[in-house]
Formats: sequence, C-alpha cells, structure tokens
Amino acid sequence: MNPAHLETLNERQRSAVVHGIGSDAENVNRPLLIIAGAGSGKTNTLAHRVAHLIVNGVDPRRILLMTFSRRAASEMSRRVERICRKVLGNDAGVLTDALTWAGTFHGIGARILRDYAYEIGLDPGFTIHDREDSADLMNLMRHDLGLSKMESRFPTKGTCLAIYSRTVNSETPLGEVLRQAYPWCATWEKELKALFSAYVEAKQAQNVLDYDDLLLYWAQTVGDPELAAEIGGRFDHVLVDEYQDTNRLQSSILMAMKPGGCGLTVVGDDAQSIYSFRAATIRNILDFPASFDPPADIITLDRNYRSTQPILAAANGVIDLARERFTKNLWTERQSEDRPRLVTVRDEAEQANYIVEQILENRERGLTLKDQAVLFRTSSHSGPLEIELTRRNIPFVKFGGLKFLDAAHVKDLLAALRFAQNPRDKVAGFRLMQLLPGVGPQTASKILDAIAADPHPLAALAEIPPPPRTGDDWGKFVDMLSEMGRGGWPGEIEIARLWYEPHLDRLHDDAETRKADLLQLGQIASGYGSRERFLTELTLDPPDATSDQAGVPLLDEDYLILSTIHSAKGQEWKSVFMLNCVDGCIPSDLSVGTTAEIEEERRLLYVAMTRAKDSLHLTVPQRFFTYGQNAQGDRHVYAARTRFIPATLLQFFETATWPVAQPSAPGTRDARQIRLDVGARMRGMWN
DNA sequence: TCGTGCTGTGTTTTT
DNA sequence: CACAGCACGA
Repeated sequence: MNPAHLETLNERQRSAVVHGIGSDAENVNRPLLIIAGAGSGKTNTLAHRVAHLIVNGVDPRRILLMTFSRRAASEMSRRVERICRKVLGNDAGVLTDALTWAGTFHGIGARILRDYAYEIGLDPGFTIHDREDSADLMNLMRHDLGLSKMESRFPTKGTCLAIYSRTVNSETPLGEVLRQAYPWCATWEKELKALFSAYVEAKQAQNVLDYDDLLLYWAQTVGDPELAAEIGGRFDHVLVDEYQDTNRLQSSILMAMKPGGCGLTVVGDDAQSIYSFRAATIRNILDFPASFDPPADIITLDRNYRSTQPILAAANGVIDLARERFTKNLWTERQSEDRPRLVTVRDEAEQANYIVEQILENRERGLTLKDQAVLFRTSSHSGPLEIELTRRNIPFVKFGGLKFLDAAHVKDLLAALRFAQNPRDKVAGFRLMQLLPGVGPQTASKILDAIAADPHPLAALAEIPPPPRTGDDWGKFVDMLSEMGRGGWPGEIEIARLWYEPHLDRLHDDAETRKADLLQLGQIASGYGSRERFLTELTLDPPDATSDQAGVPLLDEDYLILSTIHSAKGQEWKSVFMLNCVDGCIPSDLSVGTTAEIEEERRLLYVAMTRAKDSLHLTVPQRFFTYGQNAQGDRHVYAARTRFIPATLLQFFETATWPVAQPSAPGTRDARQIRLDVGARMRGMWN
C-alpha cells in the first residue's frame, strides 16, 4: 500500500523516498546514498523525500537541505510544498514555509556563522567578499609584499586566489597542490605561503570573509566536538544534492555534523561531475558508503524520463568511452525515429545562421523559445550568435559568464554600500576613493589605514584634512557617507547614486545606459529588508543572467536560453543546440593538460547532451577566425570535430553539412571544401 | 603622487 | 583581446 502522494513514483524512486522513514522502521535514519543519473527524476525524488519527512511528522525547521545553487533550493522548496499540499491540504503552506534551512553550502554557512559568531570570536557584522573582491585584496597584499616586481613574473592575482582556494577546499598542503595543479608556480611556494598568510591577516583585520571562509570557519567550528554536537543536533535530517560536486572541506563539515550518518542523505551522479576546478572530488560520493559502519545504503536510479532513446544512445556512447565509469548506462522507454544531428558548418557565422533558422522553424512548429536552449563550453563562444539574435530581434537571456555585478559602475555603487556597512573593508574603500579625481592608490591606502585604526572609522574620516587637488569632491564624498548613515534603508541607495552620477558622467562615455543599470540595482536592493541582508544575498546569489536588453525580460515574455554547460546543470529543454563541438572548444584548449582534465571535459559534453528531451543538434564549425586583426582580416584556423565523438560514434548521429553545398562552377575553388586539415596536423605534432 | 599611454603576456567553467 | 606593469609628463 502506497500513500497517494507516492503513486507517481517508480519503485526505485519510492524506496529512496521512504528509506528509514515511518513504517520503514528497520532502517530508521540510516545514511543513504542515491545515485541518480541524468533525467532520472532526481529532483522530484528528493522533493518527495523531504515532503515525506514532513508528512510523517518531522519538524521542517529541523531539516537541512543543501543544494548546489540558490535556484535549485527554491525550486525544491516549491515542489515540496506542492506535494505536501496534496496530502495535508491547504494547511501545508504553514509547514513548508518553515523549511527555512534550504540553500547552498555557502549560504547556510553564512547563516550559521552569524548565529555562532560570538562563540567563535567573530564579529557578526562581517561582510562577504565575492571572487573579484578577494582577488583585489590578494592583489593589495601582492603589492605590499613586493611580489609584483620580481625578476621573473609572479602569478597574477587570479592565479594566486585560485591556488589559495584549492588548497583550502581540498584540505591539501600547498606544496602538493602546486605540484598537482599549478606546476608552473611551484618555484614560488615560499612567497605564496607568505602572501596567503598576509591575505588571511588582512581579511581578519577588515572583518571580511571570502567564499572559502564560509566553509572553512564552519568546518573549524564543527571541528570542536561540543559545537559540532550542538549544531548537528539542530537538524534531524540533512540532505545534500549534487554530492559529486562537493569538495573535501564540504564533506568534512557534513561528517563532523553527523558523525554516525544518522539522518544523512546524499544524492549525486559521478558521470556528471564537472566542478573539479573548484576542488570537487568524486571520492566524496564513492567513499560515502564506507564512511559508516555498517555502510550506508545505496539506491540507484537509472531510468531516464527526459530524453528520447536515440538521444540517450548517443549520450551513453560518449560516456562509455570514459576511462573510469562507476554508474550504469541509463535507459528509457521514450522511442523516437530521430537521431541527434551532427551538423558541419563553415564557420561561427554560419553556425549562428543555422541555429537561428532551426529555432525559428521550431517556433513555427509550435515550440516556444523557452522550450529551446543553446549551450556552450565557454561564455565567449556565444558571441557571434548573440549578434545574430540581436540583429533578428530574437529575445534571449544568457546564463553564465560575465555578470551584472561585474560591471564597473555596479561595483562602484556597491562599494559605497559596502564601505558604509563596514568602513574597515579596504577593497571597498580603495575602489571608492579612487573615483575621486586627485586620489590614487597611495592616497587611498594611507587614509584607509589611518581610519581603520580608529574605533569609529567613519567619524575619523570626517576629521581628515582633504587631500590636495581633490577640490570640493572630497567634502561631497564625506557628506555622502554621513548622509547615508541618516538616510536609512533603502533611502541611502538613492543618496549614494546621486553622489556617484557626476563621477559616472566624467569616467564613462556611455553613462546613460549605465545609469539605467543603477536604477535597476536600486529597485532590486529596495526589495531587501536591510543593507546587510542585501549585500549578503547579492554576494551569495548574484543575478546570473544577462540579456540583450537592459533588464531581464518579463516573466511572461518568451525568450531563448543561452547558457554555459556549467550553468545548465539540472535543467532540461525540448530542443538543445550545442555550439562549437570541436577540439579546442570542448575539450577546451586549456584543459588538455592531464587525463583527469580531459575526462571532465568529456563529462561536460555528456551533461550538455543529456539536457535534451526531444531534439539535439551538435554543430561543428570548420574554421575559426583569430582575433587581433582588422574587421576585413581573414586569418583563421581550421578545427576538427571533438575527440569525444570519434568515427565509431557517428552511427548514433544523423550527420549533415549546412548550408547544403551548391555545385560550384567548373574551375572555381570551393572555399567550403576542406581537403586537408593542416591546423589539426600541426597541433597533432605536439601531442 | 596622479593619470595616461605603451608593451608584453595569459587566456574557462562558479559558490 | 584584456590586463599588469612600467615610463613619462603634469
């Protein structure tokens, strides 16, 4: 007998949902690993499990649900509520609203750290640095230590931060990280150690945490047995989604909070592990069962409900060639005659034309734009397509790559808010002060150091004599900060914006479009209850879409999705196009150093292909124009089909060339006919 | 000490 | 191409 709300599930899914709950008394609260292949109903199963817990009387405030992105968390909460409503009627809303501990590892970490700040000697007013801010602070330290003018070039700020981050997240000694992942930086071990030490001290002095600290401080906190018992004891059930993309640090937190695995459920798929650059390791998922005594139970979901059989066959073909496989192939009952298409086009411009034509054709046939998506390995791959879409007035939204928050003017305004929140935040202050004419790095640095030593930094700032050559801009700057203090939230945004606009006009030619962005930022900000909330949420969950228009299109509008493969995780579309299926793009030229890197690129292609429900097109441009030449330039390189689709896999595809070749007049050379791939041969020489 | 313009190098994916 | 570092004039 199954409760009504479990009827829609298959047998495997159902056993994953009820494992250790209610009448399943013999397994009560035993740790569980769910291996869930692409499209196997993973989100649905996890949502049902959470709902089943609530229906069986578990207090939703005592359920911790950690997902990979904020978007996944809110989607999950929505589904849980829908299921609960079916069982419990309209009262269910009250219960599911109490499912407050649903979010990302980083978001949950920030909350727990603010709660326990006093117990661990942290000022609860800390601000959080995003990646760019962290890199900027790293850069300040890099200069302070004189590392920017070494005889041979010292790694850039981004590389330094990446090394630091990997060291922390993989819980591996620096020397080993350098040897494994950054061999060309290994000679700098001593200097890097000094740099990281200075970086950590600077963060503490400024009361600032970076992304890694949210995990690191949490891990340190639950490293204390008493605090671990207390924090772990707040939750009866802990569920983690996308476990294949967690790192050592995250699994340490989990194991410290639930040492016996009591009430612990993790879900993942090793074939979809694509975040090793963030120190994610599939060892977490592979070693999970044996971490407990007796070992955790394993339930595998391998029935795919998403894709047609031919699409699945092609995807399985790609992943079958992987060096190591742990999960079985997926199967489906969705029959179809249509094989995925592998289409050769002349170059990226033709690729854009092809995709636009197909998308419009699909729309004629009744698909909306939202039913379709274009995926790519690297954000810049969609450039020519974006131009074509704009030219043809097809609305689109792009996920991944450059963010709204990365624009200089947005960062400037946020720096004002951040500086008001935490005047010791040197990255914010440094950025802000250099907007004033006459203030450069030296002046800004001296003033910031001086006021940071004062118990009331903002009051100290007002006392400082105006630096020379700042004119009346200095007075306006100081006034703005004190007015912001009186302006309250969200009134102070307006104060900061009005102060900033004259500088914006002076510094940027396109000031008007940027002003529109800032108005939009003000709109978003006023939706949050306080400045602290706004800054925290925005850092942990930045708006991740950009579009051809100034703002994101309205919800009821129809638009096409462009997305990096990484940002497409967990999503699905009826029709999927994958750009640039050539060596150098996927695998990326930058990721062919080690076997492990190449294997991850293969999984990326697999993830991209398994997003498609009904139709899948992979396009292969034959040549790429190189940059660094004028508009009429014709310098280009030839590319070869991705190594992940060798000739043996062509049987799974319908291959085509587009546009269909016109018979060329006798004697003329057809530029479209590639007779010899010299570029590939040249590259092959070095393999 | 600031701001600008020149030159040589690295360069993805994201919480 | 974007960015870091450096030289030069104000």
